[in-house]
Amino acid sequence: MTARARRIAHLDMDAFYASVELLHYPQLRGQPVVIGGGRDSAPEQLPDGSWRYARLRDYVGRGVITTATYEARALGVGSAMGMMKAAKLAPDAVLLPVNFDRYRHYSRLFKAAVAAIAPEIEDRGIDEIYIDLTDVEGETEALARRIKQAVRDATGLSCSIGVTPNKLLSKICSDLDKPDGLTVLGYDEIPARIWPLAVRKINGVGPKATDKLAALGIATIGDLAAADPGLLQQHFGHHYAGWLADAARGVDTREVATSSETKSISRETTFERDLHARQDRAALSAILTSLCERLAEDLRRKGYVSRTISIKLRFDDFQIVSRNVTVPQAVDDAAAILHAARAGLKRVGLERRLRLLGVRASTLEPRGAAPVAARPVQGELFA
DNA sequence: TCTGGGGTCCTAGGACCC
DNA sequence: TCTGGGGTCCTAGGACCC
Repeated sequence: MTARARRIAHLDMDAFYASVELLHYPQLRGQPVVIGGGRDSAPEQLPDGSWRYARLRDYVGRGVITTATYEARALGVGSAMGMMKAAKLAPDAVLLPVNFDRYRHYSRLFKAAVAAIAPEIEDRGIDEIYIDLTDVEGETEALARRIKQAVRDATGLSCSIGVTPNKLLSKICSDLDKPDGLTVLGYDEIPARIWPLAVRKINGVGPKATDKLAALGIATIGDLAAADPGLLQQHFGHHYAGWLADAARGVDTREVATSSETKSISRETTFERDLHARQDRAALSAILTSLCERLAEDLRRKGYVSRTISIKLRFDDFQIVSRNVTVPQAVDDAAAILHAARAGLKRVGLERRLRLLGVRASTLEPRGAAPVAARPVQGELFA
């Protein structure tokens, strides 16, 4: 029996967080809206029943935009942009706080709707999935349209889909016709449809690689496909150079992974202002304790114990430092996590001001039947 | 008044063991 | 007064993704 040609879809929800919010505030449709910031930007219902929304111009803090409606994007603001900066470009844009519980609800709805048609699904976060359509009956474009309609019926939301022989190409294609897009593409169309695109469109080519490639005169995926393999190896190493060359030619044999194990769980927070280990000791201690408590809750809720506790610091100059502490007995309680976190902190010089503190648990094991012994809290750092 | 929070994967070096 | 490889575990940093 010969293997069937693969049909892999990538489905990406359109401006997901913002679109979910518009379901709840339909009167905002057509306006520039951005999602980000804390609870203080929550809309306020007035006595007459109408809503008063926060505006981007009123925002003060260090938050970034998580998602923006297409109307807001037209003003030049978008994901990952600092909100203070965005406020200069779009001061009148409505600002709504992030509401993850709401997004998780709609995420479950759209994934269930897809699964009813095509069960081989790889989760890629809250708003996107890969789907293996190879063994699903039906002509490809009709099938993709059915899936889009099922998502719309289940959620009221639109999505964009790319269908190609592999994940790499499908991920590129789902972005070509956004929003509410559908792009079906075969290998023979790579030169015409893929090669003109910027190398940055390849999932796995980020800002650093893009800059390095640009310095070599490689701007498009076609440039990359035509590049001398020796030159790529010289600048990117054997492994990544080989991957780049394959990617440019649309070669990707990865399977759609329908399950995966959690590798790490973490909590981190950026302070409202930079803090100093000495002057702001009490505040830092309270933050560290809170992070460890929340991490312990996460571990227990998900049923894991951890043998490696890491701390992460971001200094005022944005330099990141981390320290790992491997414990002899896997832990999942706040006191033991805090103990390990302090041991890690003692190995870092704390002269400079800090802007972020984080705690991570890795080397995870499923929690067994036996409860894990709690350790007494001790040590004086941040105590 | 730049630049969040939660993840994965890769590299490279050292310790330690056989 | 020289010096093997292979394997595992661990640490720290960095690129990248959603």
